[in-house]
Amino acid sequence: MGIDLESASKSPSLGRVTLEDVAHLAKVSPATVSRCLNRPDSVNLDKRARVNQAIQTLGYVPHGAARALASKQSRMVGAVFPAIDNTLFGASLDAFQRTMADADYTVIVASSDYDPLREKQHVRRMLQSGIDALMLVGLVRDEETYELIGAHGIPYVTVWRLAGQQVHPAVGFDNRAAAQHLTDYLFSLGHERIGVLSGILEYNDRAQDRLAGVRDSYAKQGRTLADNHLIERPFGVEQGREMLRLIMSQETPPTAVVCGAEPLAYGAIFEAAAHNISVPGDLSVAAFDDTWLAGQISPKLTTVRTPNMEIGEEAAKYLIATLSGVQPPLPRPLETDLIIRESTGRPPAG
Amino acid sequence: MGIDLESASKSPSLGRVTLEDVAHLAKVSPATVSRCLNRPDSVNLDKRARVNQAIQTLGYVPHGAARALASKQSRMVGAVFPAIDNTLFGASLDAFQRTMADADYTVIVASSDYDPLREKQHVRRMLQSGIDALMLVGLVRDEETYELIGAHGIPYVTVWRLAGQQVHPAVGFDNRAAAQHLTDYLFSLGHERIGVLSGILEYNDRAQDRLAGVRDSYAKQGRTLADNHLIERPFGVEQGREMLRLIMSQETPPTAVVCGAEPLAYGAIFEAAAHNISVPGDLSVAAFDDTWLAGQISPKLTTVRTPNMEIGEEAAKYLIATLSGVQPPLPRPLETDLIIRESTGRPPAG
DNA sequence: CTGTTAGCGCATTCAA
DNA sequence: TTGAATGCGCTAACAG
Repeated sequence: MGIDLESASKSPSLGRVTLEDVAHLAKVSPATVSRCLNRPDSVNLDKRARVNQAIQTLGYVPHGAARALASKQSRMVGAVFPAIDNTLFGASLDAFQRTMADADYTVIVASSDYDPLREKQHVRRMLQSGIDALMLVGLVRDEETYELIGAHGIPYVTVWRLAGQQVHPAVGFDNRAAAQHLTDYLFSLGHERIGVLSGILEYNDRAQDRLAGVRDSYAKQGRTLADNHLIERPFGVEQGREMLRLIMSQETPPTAVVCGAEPLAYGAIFEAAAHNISVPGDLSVAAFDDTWLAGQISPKLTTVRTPNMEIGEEAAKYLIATLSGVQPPLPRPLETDLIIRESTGRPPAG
Repeated sequence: MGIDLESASKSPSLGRVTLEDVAHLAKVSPATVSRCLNRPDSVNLDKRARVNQAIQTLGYVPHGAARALASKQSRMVGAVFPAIDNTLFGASLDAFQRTMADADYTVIVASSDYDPLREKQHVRRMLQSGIDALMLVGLVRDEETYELIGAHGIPYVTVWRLAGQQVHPAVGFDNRAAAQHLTDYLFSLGHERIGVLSGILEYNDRAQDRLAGVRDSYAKQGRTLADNHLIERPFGVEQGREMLRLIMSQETPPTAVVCGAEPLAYGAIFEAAAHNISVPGDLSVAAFDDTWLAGQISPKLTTVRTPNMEIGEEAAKYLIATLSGVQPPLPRPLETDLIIRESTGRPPAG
């Protein structure tokens, strides 16, 4: 082309600064500049210096898309959560993003609203954007979503539960065991009727697992969970209040409730207070998550601490390792802790 | 090259399915396939049908990077928040992401931890990833960050406050006026000593504005905020508790406190309860945000509702409009509402 | 309305 | 170690 119409001192100033501009200024070939960017050690020291100098003065910024096209790597990863406007997934997203940023990955995020179809849409869009890897919550989803991911051949992790029989790599904890443990504790306190205030179970395998755990515990006692002691509503304080009203108006109300998530428990506690139901005097309340509020409200909430941040971080680490070629061992189950505080106690004497 | 070594029925199956594969199968030119994707109306109906059919059977997914390289548009936008693990910014991020997804944009997110340097890093990385537009919180930042954005010539919005004298487009509300209004209300109740429990002010112009608003209100009364009635700590319940202890141990403690954010107020309320300080009997507590908890705890919190979701949504709309060529009018200030509940009242008689 | 021709900016062969 | 050539997959003129 135009053999340096502009004398190699400055770029045409129309359009962005390209690698080629840098090459001109540094008086090396484009290939060398590329090497400086990707494998600096493979370049002569003073050339490298000249290139870096040129990059500096030109304010050169590599063009991600061009890079991705040529190298087949975008250094972008995706993450789809059921929701991102709450502390629970927020903590995970935050940790995920941090860990990825430290490894020089950029993260694309979206929320599915617990809807498999929306999730699929987001996955499709992300795949199209060229993500190198993907994080999803739970195992249950539209089968086509897995197919899409498979067709692109990118690594992925599922989080927030264990892999079970499945073949999908999973970073998470045993919701079922945790729920059983919590319920066992309630039985050990002397409760006989333990209700469940659950989130919507459909498409939410974590919630399903937790319910199963409660049932396991019931089974150990040779009992079964009464149908009218299980209520299901979307996560939210208001719903927690509503569910408490419903469950306490049964002919034989429970003396304890296990809540599928903390907002539900707060709702239950607030509503109980409004009805002069003493917690834990008349009713024990327990939940999952241990978010910032659990240890602050009164009564302080007995809850299962779930490793929210760890999940985000470990999931990111797993993907980073996979992307860098080392096949990491399958992630090991994360720990949960039953944190006993003030909202649970012995059942009322009657 | 190789003139259909494979008879146009199936792609080589090595490597991904490309637009060209689709073109072969549909017996049209690549350009036509491209048109089907981008401006379907400009293509003959039955050709379009053939192409869509081919896309379907081949499972073709466009290659974002290639597309971005050729069209100079990535359909990705960036958003950097000070934090993403809380309800406040989570709600904004959620709305932003939703609105963007509806317009077929993908969003890259990162959190800066209220650190301008981290923010700059994230912006740099995002720019490199090829974002078409960018959302940032507040106006105060490393000058170089603005330069970077300027050099790339992409549109951006700042959120969570007004533009002020600045030239940067802003979607937000008037923190200062809102804080003044809130403080005015407290004065109108008869308070004379109103303390401030603020977040860290450095690099946080929203917090600075709120403090300025409180000072404005003081000025209207011909008074000034006492130095020992202003405390500054990171956002958090624990910090709220600590600040309450500090401020109430002054020789002349305030009879009301304005908290820069809700977690601080919760901390203050919890700690007050622990010290048998009645709210609002002995001390009025007010704050900003009106998150889900404000109307639920007891006493219910008097707070300024801030338009968190609206901000995310409006910011997204503004960027979408700009990207689609129409120069939208500068966003108008969003409304805040003072929501008077139970945590504020007349000062104690003494 | 459709096909042909050129790149977009970079990484990566391959020779040297 | 370095440079020259080639193509990643797609869109955007340009002709027809």
